[in-house]
Amino acid sequence: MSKPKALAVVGPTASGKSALGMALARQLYGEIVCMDSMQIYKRMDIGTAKPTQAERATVPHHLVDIVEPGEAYTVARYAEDAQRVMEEITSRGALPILVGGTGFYLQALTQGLTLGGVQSDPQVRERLKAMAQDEEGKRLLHERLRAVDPVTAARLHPNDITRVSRALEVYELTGIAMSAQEQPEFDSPFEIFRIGVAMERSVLYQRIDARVDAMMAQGLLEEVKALLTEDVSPQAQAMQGIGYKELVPVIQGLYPLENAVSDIKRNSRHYAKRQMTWFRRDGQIYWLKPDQDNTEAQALAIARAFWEGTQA
RNA sequence: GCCUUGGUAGCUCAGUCGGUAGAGCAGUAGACUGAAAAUCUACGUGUCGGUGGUUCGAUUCCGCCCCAAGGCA
Repeated sequence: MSKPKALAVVGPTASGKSALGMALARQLYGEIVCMDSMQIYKRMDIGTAKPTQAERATVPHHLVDIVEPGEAYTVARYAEDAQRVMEEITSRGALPILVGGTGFYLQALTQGLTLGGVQSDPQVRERLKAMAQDEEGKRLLHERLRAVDPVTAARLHPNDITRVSRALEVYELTGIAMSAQEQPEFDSPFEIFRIGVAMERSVLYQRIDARVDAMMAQGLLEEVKALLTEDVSPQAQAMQGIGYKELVPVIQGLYPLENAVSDIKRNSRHYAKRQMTWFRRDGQIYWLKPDQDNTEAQALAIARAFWEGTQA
């Protein structure tokens, strides 16, 4: 028996993924599954460019607004949530359409998280991070990893304390080095066809600038203020999102708004660039250039062929 | 009109006691296995404003010119 099918629409921020995803959903009896690490948070609408209520009323959307802004969420949870939702959609005879720019989430869905279910432990994490305050601390932390897991230490830069800490965490929690962990076979239950929006860099950057200005006009500052008022910690994961972390010091009166806005634009460009690096490496994406061809029609044609195509 | 201070990488600036120059940011490329909008790595040639002069050699010193900011009339 062949696997159920799903579509994924990926690309950098502000490239028009959402619109394309919705167009495909309308034509193909699809339902959108959000694949964005920030749109999952409630009350973070403007800064995450979440689909509007009107849009969500037209096309079913899933995994949007599923956690509180103060809550932590992980790739692992996403992989579970997304898989569950996709199964539900499939059971209705509809086509799941993953839309979003979080490449890591797509990877978790398609390749699985092969670390044998080693979870994260906030306490261990906190402790390790505290050790890496200065250059010497970073060096020692890396040194420590080298002692228990030389393979992983070799591929990680001492400055990358997030990954060095994670590797140490895995070892502390299981007694087995990350590089020695068993890698269970993972077979994705879905056949996922990936469509990428490849927008020309300069055009994309202009769109990012325009979108940030639009977000400010829509009241992003008020949105961030409201989150702080309801006691969401500036340290919270949700507050590390672009457009949020830059506005917190503005609200605290520590940083000029004008500078924060240009920081948001710059950080969005950097983010878009990282996304492109990630998706370029994917190797299984069917790229469409919106500035060159009629993306929607073409995307629809290939998506339809995939969706309705008979399997051998 | 005169005086002062500037004019060096896309931007902000450092520097060369005369031997054709380097930081931060921007930008580009890359990594990514339970934080991923996070985290991290690598990459720096540009008529040193223009033009004459001094000099073996000038972006550096001198003259003139242009431009900008400030001051005085």
